[in-house]
Amino acid sequence: MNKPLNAMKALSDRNRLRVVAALMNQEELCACHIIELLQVTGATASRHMGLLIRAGLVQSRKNGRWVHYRLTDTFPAPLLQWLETELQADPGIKADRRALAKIAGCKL
Amino acid sequence: MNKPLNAMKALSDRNRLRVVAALMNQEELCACHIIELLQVTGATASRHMGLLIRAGLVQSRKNGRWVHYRLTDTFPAPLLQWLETELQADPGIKADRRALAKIAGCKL
DNA sequence: TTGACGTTTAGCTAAACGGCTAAGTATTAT
DNA sequence: ATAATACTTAGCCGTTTAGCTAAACGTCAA
Repeated sequence: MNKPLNAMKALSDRNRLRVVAALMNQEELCACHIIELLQVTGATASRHMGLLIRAGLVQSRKNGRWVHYRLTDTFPAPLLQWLETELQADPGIKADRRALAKIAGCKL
Repeated sequence: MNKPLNAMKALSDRNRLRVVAALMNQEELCACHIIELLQVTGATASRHMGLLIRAGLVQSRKNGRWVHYRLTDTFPAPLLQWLETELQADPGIKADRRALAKIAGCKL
């Protein structure tokens, strides 16, 4: 029962849900994007992403000094589908999308 | 974003996941069944069920002194489907099913 | 090689959470 | 009416968690 439990724990935080929602629209996000989006320190963002990774929901790719995150291809499809329908119209998530569009971010 | 967030929070606890899994096979469970299954005090079981109810995942029906719980008909279907596939084969959940079969429970 | 930059790890604090006991509410049985 | 039963609420306690700062790590530029 640990796999679904860890997935649920990973998704039971507002900021982590925001990141997942962002990754549903963005394919890939650099750590600095996430820091900017959530308005938290790098350390905090790193811990959140580590949790999502350990839950198997997100994978990271290191490119030079930068780390890029994306949803894993094993992200449970029903879960993804449900989150999409629930979050697509959410005002907070829509605001995040607008914010992300404005974040120039690590060219690389 | 509160609806999915609260659902995730409600499902991010091992004992609450166990109850939901049980309700996927059982239609309805009395509070005393849940107490027996989880091996916790009535107070603890009650708080867990209250959380699931407030998240909109479970509804309760009072019959005399007894309270019966069931999944709501608005329980997000993709979520339910995913949990079913994940939990069906889980050893802990299977043990719970065997345990529940042995629990005679409030005849009523 | 040295320094700067992006990210992670370690360690702290405050808040949230899961468990308990005890007290309260509601309903049935005597 | 009184007592017993089934559950909920309130309050306490130890653990976990999300945030921070500071230090470490790894990579690129000078």
